[in-house]
Amino acid sequence: MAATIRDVAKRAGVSVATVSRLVNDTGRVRDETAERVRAAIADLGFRPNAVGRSLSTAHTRSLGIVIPSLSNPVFADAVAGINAEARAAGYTLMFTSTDYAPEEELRTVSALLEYRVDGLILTVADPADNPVLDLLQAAGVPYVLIYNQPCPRNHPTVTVDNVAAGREVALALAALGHRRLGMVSGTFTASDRAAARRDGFLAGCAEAGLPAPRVLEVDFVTPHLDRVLAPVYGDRAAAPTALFCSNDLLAISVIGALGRLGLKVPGDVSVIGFDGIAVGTHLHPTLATVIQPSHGMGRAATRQLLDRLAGEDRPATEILPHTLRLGESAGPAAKPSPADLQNPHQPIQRRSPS
Amino acid sequence: MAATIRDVAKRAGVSVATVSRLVNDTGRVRDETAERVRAAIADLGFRPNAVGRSLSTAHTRSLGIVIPSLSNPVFADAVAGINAEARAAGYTLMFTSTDYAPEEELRTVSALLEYRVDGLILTVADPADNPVLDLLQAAGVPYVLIYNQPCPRNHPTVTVDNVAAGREVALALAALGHRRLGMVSGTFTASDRAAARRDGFLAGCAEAGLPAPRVLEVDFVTPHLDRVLAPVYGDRAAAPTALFCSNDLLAISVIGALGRLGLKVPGDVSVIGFDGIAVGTHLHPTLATVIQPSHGMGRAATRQLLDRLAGEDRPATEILPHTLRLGESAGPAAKPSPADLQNPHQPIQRRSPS
DNA sequence: ATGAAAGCGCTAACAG
DNA sequence: CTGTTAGCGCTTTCAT
Repeated sequence: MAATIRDVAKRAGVSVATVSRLVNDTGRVRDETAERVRAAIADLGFRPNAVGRSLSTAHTRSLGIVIPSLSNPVFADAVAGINAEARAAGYTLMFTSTDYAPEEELRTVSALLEYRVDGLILTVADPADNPVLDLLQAAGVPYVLIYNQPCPRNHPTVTVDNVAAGREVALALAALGHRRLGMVSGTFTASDRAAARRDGFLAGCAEAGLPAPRVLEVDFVTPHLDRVLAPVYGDRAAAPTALFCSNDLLAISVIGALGRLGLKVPGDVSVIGFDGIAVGTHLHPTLATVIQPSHGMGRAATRQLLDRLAGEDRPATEILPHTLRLGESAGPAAKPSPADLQNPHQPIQRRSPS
Repeated sequence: MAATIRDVAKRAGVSVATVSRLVNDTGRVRDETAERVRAAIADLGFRPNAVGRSLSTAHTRSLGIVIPSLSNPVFADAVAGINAEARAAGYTLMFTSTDYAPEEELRTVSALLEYRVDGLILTVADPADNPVLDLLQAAGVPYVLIYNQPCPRNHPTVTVDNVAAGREVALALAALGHRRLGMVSGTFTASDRAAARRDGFLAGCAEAGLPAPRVLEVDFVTPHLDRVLAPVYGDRAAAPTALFCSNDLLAISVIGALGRLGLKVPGDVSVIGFDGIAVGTHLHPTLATVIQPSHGMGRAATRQLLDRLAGEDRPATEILPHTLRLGESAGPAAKPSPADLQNPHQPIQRRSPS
């Protein structure tokens, strides 16, 4: 079917070695000869077979990428970044998403390993004590985690400081006068970063002298927010006036559910997400969030992996800067009601550090 | 480094052929022998090398996928669908996005061809007279287009009826009492489907007896909507009361720009998009749009490709059903102003079919 | 500057 | 049921 290097060699009247040298620009070949070979290549429409080459060189110039889902723009953006950097370096991507099913992680990584990808970039449910990572170590295939939380095992990782960010959110909300905070998060076992954000959030609350916030854990794939939020907001006086959501997609859903409950954002409840996905800025109100540089994280991870493949010693884990964006969905704690206005003691409860 | 089939054979005291047979479940192997081989495989942590296999079998069990961008959820969803279907069939995905640069299409497809993917799924800028498709035909590699518009060259395609959908949008808007329609679209040369939607839209307008709508073409990657929309809405009396956008992301941006211009959606202007991306339902107002079954399109394309690889004759192009969703962003044409209310002739101008 | 030949890991006849 | 062996397409010494 397709022309092989042998066909080209024959047609050009040279040996396959010469063709190989020309194609890969390895070793000199006389101009005149080169021309003949080039002609033969063009005539035959020869396209070097990467699998033959890979078998021979023992590397594939391909990277494996494993993420939970493409439906979350945060991952899509990271993949876009990976794609950009990989393309520039002449690498191809073998892609898989696990749909948040941890057991798929193993299957999918195994497959990628059979294809002999040169390295992998992945976001796993939990890097601590994860069989997939053991497998990778055993196989001696370089990898870098992205979005995941640095852990004792010290896997190479590109991420943001989720704990610090969570803390900042708490502090910012406190500064806005909120005293009853809450968090709604995807399953912690499916997301170590959500857990880290919660930890920071709790710490920040304590630091601001606020009571421990209510933490609502929901199935991220099919969140029944109405069912979860309704009881909480049954008692408005005790319900959180500000909600921190473990990611933007969830925050958007929460805003919707709140609306169905007759609550205004940010009038009645402030909502702040995490990720900084693009649509957030187009929402009404615009979404308050913690922006992580997803595209840049994808690029950084790729660069690190590529450098390591090139034999360079690279710092294992990179914490990229995040930025808190107080969009319109997060506002000052609800103004005292008209009745309260006659109660001069109300304002006092705003912002009581410790 | 990694154990090879030969290592396993040696350790189990059998020939490589026996190991191969066991691993691929091709041909009988005595239970006792099988057990020895299995043990050897486990001991050595043997993982069959797919590149060796591919070289030998002349197929890779991998699919190439080429799309404009992952930042648009519509493509991300399709890829998710492809991933689901491919995984079920034991295929791996080689992924690339072109970032809407037609010249990247060729580069990227060439790379995929070197890797000898068994087939490709792609969305190109324009399938009519496209060198990439010629290349694919010449190489004899099966492919299916997704989202693209069926064209005379008759490439296998999975899509929706963009023309019909565009027409329905016009009709629906007319039924809502709008008489001055407009369309804002990404570059037509970068998107044959946008062009098709426009064609249908124009036809629908004519059919409803409306004047030809103003068509605003913008660079989709960095749309300067404010600059484009401001002059148009300088003269409110002549400006469109309803805008059809070539895709949801654009519609969302348009709604934002309109807001900055002091226009309310749908009070002053109705906006309707195309794609049916998930966030649309969470917006305020919810986004009116034409829903295409992106995930399903990804699956359908994959299934078709896989079937064809299996030797089945499959109908080349599949038109999947779309559905018009009149979200809150599209409402009745602006109520007559108080002054107009005294003018009984106003209502008459609603819906005059030809 | 160029060629001959030995693999890379695996499959698939073909023999037995 | 199992083993031998000839490739698959390419790179890479090692000669020349």
